[in-house]
Amino acid sequence: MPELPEVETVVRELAQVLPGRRIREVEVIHADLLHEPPEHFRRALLGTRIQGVNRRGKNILLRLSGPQILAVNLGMTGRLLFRPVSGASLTTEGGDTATHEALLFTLEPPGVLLYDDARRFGSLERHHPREWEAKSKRLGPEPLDPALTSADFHRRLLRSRSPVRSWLLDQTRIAGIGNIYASEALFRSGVHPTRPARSLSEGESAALLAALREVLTEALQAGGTTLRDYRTASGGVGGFRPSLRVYDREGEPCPRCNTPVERIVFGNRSAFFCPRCQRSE
DNA sequence: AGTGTATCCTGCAGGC
DNA sequence: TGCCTGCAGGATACAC
Repeated sequence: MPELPEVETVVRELAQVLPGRRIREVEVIHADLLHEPPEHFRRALLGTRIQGVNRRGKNILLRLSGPQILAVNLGMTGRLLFRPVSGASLTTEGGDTATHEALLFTLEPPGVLLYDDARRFGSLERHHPREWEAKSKRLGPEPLDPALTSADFHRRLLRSRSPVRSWLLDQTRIAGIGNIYASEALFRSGVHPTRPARSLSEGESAALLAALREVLTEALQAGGTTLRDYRTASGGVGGFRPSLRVYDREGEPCPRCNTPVERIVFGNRSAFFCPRCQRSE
């Protein structure tokens, strides 16, 4: 589910409410989301203070006293929900938002941070800051970082002969892009998803970077795309779905030329594109 | 270096 | 209604 705009939306909400709160209790309901024994995880977090909330790629980063970093990856169906109250009202308030509770953090001043994840593909990992730094260096650049120039972007594309859609999904090449925005940016820039990354001209790669920035920014303004599971930290839905031009629109007319949108599968994922606007040669 | 495939897990839509 | 198949915003590990 959650790609850069969705994760950024959650981070911005959490950054308003979490800093300054202390973790008073940790309840691990589904230990398979952790990479350490649940009791170890719990003890390491008890009493720590949340100092800041950031994002790197699709990871939500809680900066904690200690210091340590809690890196939360939402996988496909994860939700990180905050309620300024504690206890029972969490499940009643907000209706269906908390349906698959996996971890519960009780905070002080009073509040509850809930990690909910139907498929449990997500993860919560504790790191020492410098350990996280090392991990972060293995991720590609942030697409919205102005320091990433189109010349840099093109140079990176030239290093790979894999299909450009697969390249976009590879977090070590560029961070934060997922299946929705890969299809959308390729459509907007007129690039066919199976084109080898290194086959893109300078002009095409500049257009692709511009399209990525455009679609990510627009989606962020809408609070992300809710297909099914994604919720903001306060339980809201993202409003970008109606603005998707090709993703999940197989058979519908291309908004530019009316040719039916096609779906192909490679790399185990669907890619949606217009066969006329995005030529493969 | 690449691709294709499988895996983790649950829920839902669609076909019959 | 029920059963079955396919599919889903991600990440990773494996064999070729």
